[in-house]
Amino acid sequence: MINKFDSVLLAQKKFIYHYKNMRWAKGRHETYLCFVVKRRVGPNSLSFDFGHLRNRSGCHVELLFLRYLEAGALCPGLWGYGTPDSVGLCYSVTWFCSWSPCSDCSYRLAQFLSQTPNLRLRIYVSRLYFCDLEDSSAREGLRMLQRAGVQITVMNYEDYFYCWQTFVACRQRVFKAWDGLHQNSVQLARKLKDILQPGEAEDWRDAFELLGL
DNA sequence: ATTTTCAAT
Repeated sequence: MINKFDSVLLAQKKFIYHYKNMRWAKGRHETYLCFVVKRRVGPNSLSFDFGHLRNRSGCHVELLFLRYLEAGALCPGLWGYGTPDSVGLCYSVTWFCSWSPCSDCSYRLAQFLSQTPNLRLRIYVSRLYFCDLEDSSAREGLRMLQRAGVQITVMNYEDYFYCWQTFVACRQRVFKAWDGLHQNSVQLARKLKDILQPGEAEDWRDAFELLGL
């Protein structure tokens, strides 16, 4: 279960470098995905697996995660075949990604999830990937994911703190926020809200138009 | 004001 990942825990410097939520995140030509898998059988919900992944050789990290799922590695019995025990088996996956998914990954994730109603996915993101233009396909992809039942959230201080405790070789060192963490998170959360509630933004545009602004 | 982005050299 462990060998397929780089290592179980992420180095402190790596975590900070890749998850820093500054607006100009120069040179981050890698994306990290920290995940927790929980498994529910009947009334019992238990943490089942956790770890982190990094994109590899032209494959976005989300698709790598999907590959593991399809291989039955992370959520065994997800499709109900296999043992009789797997009937009524539910998984919930929470992941924390340094970038939000691109449009293609969003599309493929949504497609995958439509075939696995017993899998719940929650996505936390540190930065928004190619979401500056209002009509960007990445934005549309995020809305598609939302329609597919995925909860998408911008990471805040508590989320970074949790990740530090859970996925990083922190050696009991307490997570120390970088400059602007909170401010950037608030700003990105506002932006994501605009992306996921396009109706409201349009209403504003209409209002401005009516006022001749 | 402008800067970047799951690289490509």
